Amino acid sequence: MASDQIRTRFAPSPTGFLHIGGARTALFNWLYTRRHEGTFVLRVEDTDQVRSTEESTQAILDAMTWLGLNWDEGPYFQAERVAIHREMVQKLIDEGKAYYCTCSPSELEAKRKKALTEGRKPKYDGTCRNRGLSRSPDAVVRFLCPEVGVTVMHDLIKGNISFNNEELDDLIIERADGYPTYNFAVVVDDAQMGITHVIRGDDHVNNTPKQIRIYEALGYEAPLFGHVPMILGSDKARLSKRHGATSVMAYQEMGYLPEALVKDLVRLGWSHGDQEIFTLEELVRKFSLEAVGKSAAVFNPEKLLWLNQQYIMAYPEEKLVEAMHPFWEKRVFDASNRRFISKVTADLRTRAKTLVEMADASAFYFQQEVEYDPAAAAKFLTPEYGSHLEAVVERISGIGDYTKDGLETFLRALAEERGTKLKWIAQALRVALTGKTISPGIDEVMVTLGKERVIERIERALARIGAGN
RNA sequence: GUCCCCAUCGUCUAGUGGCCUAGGACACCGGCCUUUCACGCCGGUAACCGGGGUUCGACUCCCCGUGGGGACGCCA
Repeated sequence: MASDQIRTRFAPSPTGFLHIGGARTALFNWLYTRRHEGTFVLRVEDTDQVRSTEESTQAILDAMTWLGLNWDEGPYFQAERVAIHREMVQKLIDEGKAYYCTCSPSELEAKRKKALTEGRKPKYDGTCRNRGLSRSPDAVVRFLCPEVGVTVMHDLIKGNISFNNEELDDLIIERADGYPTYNFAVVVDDAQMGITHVIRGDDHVNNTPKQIRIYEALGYEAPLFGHVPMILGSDKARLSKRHGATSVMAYQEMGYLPEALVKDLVRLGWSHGDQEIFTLEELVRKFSLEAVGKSAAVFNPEKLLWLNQQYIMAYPEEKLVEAMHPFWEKRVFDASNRRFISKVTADLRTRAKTLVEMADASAFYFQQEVEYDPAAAAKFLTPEYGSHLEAVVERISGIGDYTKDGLETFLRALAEERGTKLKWIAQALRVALTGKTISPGIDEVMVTLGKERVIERIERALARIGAGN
């Protein structure tokens, strides 16, 4: 098959936000498609008229966009294609490959429960299979599945998997409301959209043989399948809200960079030797389904956090500042001075694991009057340290070289002159300028704040010491 | 219960019969650097689920067991 003919799709159902697991599936599809220069189709599977919402559709599209997973076609909406689905259902009925069924949901449910308690597989018992029923208001359509033989799936990730056809059952392909069910619509749409590779979650493995039978009944050639293993939570149970944030956009709100999430997700199940850090281009070049593991992976938020920190450190300044704006705005910090915030981010980028942390840590740069941490003030805003601070204000206006290096030289000389260690002067200054004992390098802080504000803040600290508290 | 899948450090993983005294990364623990905190650097603890085979030789192949996950909807 020529690689330029590869067509893949991501087919979320709009019944919630884009989940970490869904995002990884989308990512694998995207990487595989870009790697082979194919076409990536986005199709929204909204045939569940009750649960599908437009907000969810938008949320999923937003998350895809944020992650950088652009699609080449779509989004197509499955519900808009019901006429086609019905036509195909009719075709199967006409050919005797599907039939109407009037078993009620409640009696089916009762039979299911009974089978389960009796230790049998809860499959449809075929009550209506040979009744020759015709269309009626609450009749559904069932697909006539062969009961003998074996259906094998050639999975690009898991290898060959075979199923005894007796395990399959006469699944419903059209509901009473006239809408197709998943297993049917997905086959019709994938076939008609020319999808060549279906890359989806592991949880679809058992649906595949049924779908293969439907492809066959409809006279379509089945695509190639690749089932990617699930993502589990720390207790090895399927990842859910219990394990923390699972929505992609929640990570944006928590101050994660899309690149970090993407790189974390890709390594969950896929690897390339010992390599840990990849550029997007490398990922596209090196990605392959053969290198995707077969076993489920536990999502590790700490590794994502580390990756996020790595990306914050390496991010181009322009992009970092842009990503930071919403977080500053939320805190009502005036981030309009480009030169200033550029220095702020430079000071903080090695000290923040998330943009939220960075925004919080940057507070003192923006505040008119710093808030003193009580313990820090108690220890360093004392007459003894105050004398160091006085010495600093006295000389500071005379410093010609007001730069990081110049200030460091100045402070070291001052410490020596006053017979103390630099760290004591630095800590006192730190509290006076930032309110805390933890901050970026004191010389960096002084440069970023600027001479005027440094003097103001030292004087305010001095006043506080003078007032005796 | 039935069917399907999976199984290397706590976690993500490398490993495709000898290169394994099992490698990397996160986390953790030491140390260095140092004006605090980070960053960075150096070092350490830590794993082949169990039992049978096959083979001169199994982490690697086969079988059984155990454990985990998934599926069994007029959800997708």
